[in-house]
Amino acid sequence: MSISKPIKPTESELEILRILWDKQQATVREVHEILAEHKDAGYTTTLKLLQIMFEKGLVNRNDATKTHIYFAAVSKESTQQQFVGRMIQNLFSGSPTQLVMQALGNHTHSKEELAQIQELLNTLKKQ
Amino acid sequence: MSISKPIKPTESELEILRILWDKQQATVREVHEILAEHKDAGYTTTLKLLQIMFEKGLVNRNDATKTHIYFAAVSKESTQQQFVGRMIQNLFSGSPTQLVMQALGNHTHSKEELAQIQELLNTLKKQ
DNA sequence: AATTGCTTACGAAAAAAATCGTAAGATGAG
DNA sequence: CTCATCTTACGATTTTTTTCGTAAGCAATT
Repeated sequence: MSISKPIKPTESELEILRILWDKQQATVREVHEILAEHKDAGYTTTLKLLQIMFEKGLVNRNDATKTHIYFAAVSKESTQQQFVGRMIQNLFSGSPTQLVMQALGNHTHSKEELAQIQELLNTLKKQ
Repeated sequence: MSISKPIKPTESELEILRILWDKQQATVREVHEILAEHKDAGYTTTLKLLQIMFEKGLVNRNDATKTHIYFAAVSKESTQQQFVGRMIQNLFSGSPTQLVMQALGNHTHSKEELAQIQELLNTLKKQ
């Protein structure tokens, strides 16, 4: 089996993936309705986008029914990893630590969240 | 004074900004030469890109001399912040903590770097 | 002064991404 | 059955981004 290099979703594709990750699955109309809350574009635009994403392998669909049902074909985790890695290269001179410092220091985290981070940090230090 | 919404550099523009941040300043040729190590595009392509970036206000230039000298007009820090913020929204459901966990857990950090993160974490916990 | 080599400016082409219009088929209500 | 509505498919247009070709100016060398 060949490991095909991951397709990089565009900005709009990412918006759609977000919806699918959240809802697990959705019809074009459902995706469109959610999209339309913040953005304004026609129904066929959303449809076309989903069709293109299908061709690229970013989503799958069940077309047994007339109204097709779409779901993400790439995981949220791997996509996060892909983008975080790219960002580390592009903006943080390849240093993951710098990104951590930035995300940690320039954004707010609750007490619980800080504890959660501490826990992970402890695990890492023991290695 | 109005706070104009920050211009989002495109992928190629980011590559150039990286070079300018690193060298402080550079001529078109210098930028192009560095770019050409990894990418292959003509000299005028780089020139045009810098000219567009100048119009957008992403870079400034000194054109007192015939050979113009360019330097970044946006800081590395603010650009990092812009992109990290966008990524948190787009991919981490608005949770900075999730991004920290991802960048911390899925990438390697040296002992010293972990200590550095611990230090920042301590500061945050005291607040 | 002419040639060579480097520079900028700038329009335009090429490529990539996003948007939309229209046709055609299915479904359900009247 | 017929009409209205909703669906997909798909070509085409528009917009954005990237790339390049060409002209013109300047300076050093011959």
